Amino acid sequence: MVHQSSNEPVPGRVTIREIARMCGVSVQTVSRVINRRPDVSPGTRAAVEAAIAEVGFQPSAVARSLVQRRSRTLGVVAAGLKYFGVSQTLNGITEASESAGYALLLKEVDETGNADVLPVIDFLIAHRVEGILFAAPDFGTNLAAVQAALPPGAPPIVFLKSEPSPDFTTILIDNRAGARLATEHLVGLGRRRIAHLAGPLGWHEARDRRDGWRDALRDAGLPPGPLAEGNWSSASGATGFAAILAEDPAIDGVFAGNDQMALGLLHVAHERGIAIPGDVAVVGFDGLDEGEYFSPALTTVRQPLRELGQMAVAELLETIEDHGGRQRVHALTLAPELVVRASAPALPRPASKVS
Amino acid sequence: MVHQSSNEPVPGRVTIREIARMCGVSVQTVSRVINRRPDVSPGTRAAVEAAIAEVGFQPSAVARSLVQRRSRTLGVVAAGLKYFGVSQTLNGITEASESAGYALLLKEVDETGNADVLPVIDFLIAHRVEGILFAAPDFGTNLAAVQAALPPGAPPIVFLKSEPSPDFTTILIDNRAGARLATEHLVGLGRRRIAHLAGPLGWHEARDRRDGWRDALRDAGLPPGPLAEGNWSSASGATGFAAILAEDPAIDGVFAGNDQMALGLLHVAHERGIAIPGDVAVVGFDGLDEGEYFSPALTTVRQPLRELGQMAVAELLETIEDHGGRQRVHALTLAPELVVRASAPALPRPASKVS
DNA sequence: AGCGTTCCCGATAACGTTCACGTAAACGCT
DNA sequence: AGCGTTTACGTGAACGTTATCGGGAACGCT
Repeated sequence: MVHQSSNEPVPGRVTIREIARMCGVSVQTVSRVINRRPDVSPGTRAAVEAAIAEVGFQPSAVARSLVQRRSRTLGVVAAGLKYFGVSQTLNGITEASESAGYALLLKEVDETGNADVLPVIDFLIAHRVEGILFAAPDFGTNLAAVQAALPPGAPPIVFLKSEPSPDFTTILIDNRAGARLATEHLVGLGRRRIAHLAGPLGWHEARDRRDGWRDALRDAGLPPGPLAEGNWSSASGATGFAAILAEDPAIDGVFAGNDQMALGLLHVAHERGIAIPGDVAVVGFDGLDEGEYFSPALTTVRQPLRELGQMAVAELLETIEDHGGRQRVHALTLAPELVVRASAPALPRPASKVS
Repeated sequence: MVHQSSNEPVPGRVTIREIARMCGVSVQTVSRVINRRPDVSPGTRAAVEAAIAEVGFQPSAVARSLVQRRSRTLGVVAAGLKYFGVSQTLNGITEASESAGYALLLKEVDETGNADVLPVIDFLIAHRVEGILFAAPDFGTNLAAVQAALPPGAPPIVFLKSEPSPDFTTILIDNRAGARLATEHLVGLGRRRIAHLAGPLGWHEARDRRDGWRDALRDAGLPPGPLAEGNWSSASGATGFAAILAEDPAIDGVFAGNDQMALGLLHVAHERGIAIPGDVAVVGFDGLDEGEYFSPALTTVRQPLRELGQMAVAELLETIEDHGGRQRVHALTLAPELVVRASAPALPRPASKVS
């Protein structure tokens, strides 16, 4: 019926050969024009360009990839796009790869990290990506398994926000240092019973933040306060804080593993009439813009997430373009930064009422 | 020198021909095994599979795309990945395309929408994507320009969150209805001077929400309250609310264009001792999980953003697979839903103190 | 005039698959 | 025995580019 497409409803796409025929030149000449090569006379160049514009011809990147054995494409495997951190990082990745003229093939994997990611890697290899950005969080031994089982002939790969590895390039934010920053700030405020509202401890990042908190307390000669494990959500922050209070009602400081959990904490504090920072000073982690408008405004540790994505791309491109795609090992670390706001202000022991 | 790669530093990748040679069969047979076609004897199939596994061969999706003239790839053009809405939608998109076996080519464009998106479309066409998901927000006439200038031979395209068009498929959330829901809820609470904290009115979504607010007030026989225009950020919500108060200090309800601006509003209210919802009832828009932990918990309008992404993919795939990629026009609309919480509770005129 | 360059341009062979054929053997049936 | 059908495989020819090589024309120089 309608399928009787004898003439040209979908004209089989216009090809370089068609353009060549239109202009009475060889395909090679058209190819030269497309690739802005110098050895074409101004006249024919103009003619070819006109023909291209007229029919709206776009050279097939697929064919080009095949013959050049270069896809100019990077693979991204991400998990938890809905999280602030991941989407921010992806933002940096798109930006950097865009300006380098690389395309991005995006794969999202199960956020729980249980699904096997090897098929995903295989998929990217099948698509002949020239590098892989592994931005799925690092839970348990999963990532080590990936690294061990990486198929032969895999392109260079950089692991974002995962533990440094002797065999692979990693790039991360120094969560431990960030946690220290946060905790030491609380200590500097004169707080002595400092609890931690941790992220899911299956996550590498959550463990590092906890360790930074513990180390800072140890170095200050303080015992670790109560610890509650959440799942990054505000809801878990609320219940976690309740648990902390149950364990030690006299705490005077909390370091929260991320800003969203800190929000849950603030909510509970508000409900129970606990003054922040009067009774309890609070520091979060992430650096959400919204934190400034929590009540009270949240002191937090800002992560350079966009830069993380950009640097990961830069690292990958350098490997690809300057080192022939030969895997090399770097361990890059970015430093987070403390942002002081009302929930743990600069002055030690402020009055209970916020001015 | 080093280029004298006579043996195999980068072995030029193993190809289907190599597998065929290993097994003493033709390439065609290998191809048949790869594609799980029936007409291969169990014996040779096993042999070929063994060879494939041994060398870790992955058939080139690039070559396959070329010969089949099918890339099994969808293009996504997104803007403002850092926004909750966009990343949530992208989440739905990845999920749906993943399970349909399609790859995703991601392009992010300038969030301000000023950059020309046509080169981006061309890029996707060059990569022979089979469909395009246009998830960049719709500011001003930009989108109409895109639609008008769409190159010939463009694949089917669906516009997410943009105005319905007579020529293109669009899928959106009924912002007007959502805004009505919010405003009518405030009216039902007995509020009479209801202001609106709008998003940037260059955005289609912001305009629709404003219009819904205005219509609901008109239908209720109420005059529109003051309106302030923000930029979706909490900061702009704070300054916008201040402006609204300056214009009419006696307002008793605010409909905010998104939850983040509502947060800024709550912050200002808290600073100035304005009781929420006692003095002013507040409804937001988006349905952030965090809204439940604002102080007070935020009544809001939840958008089915993930579903939006999923449906967009479904629509596109149906066009591709059942209609030969022939562009067809649908205008799909998803309904948002009111989530009642403390900032504008179910009971009319609650006491000023939250229980 | 002879010769080396430079400037344009074309022919042919890849790149790694799949598709449309063809075919030989084995099988079933009358 | 003859003939159609099925099963299992192989043979070219695509797909749409770019790389490599080569060659003729025009130019400059001695």
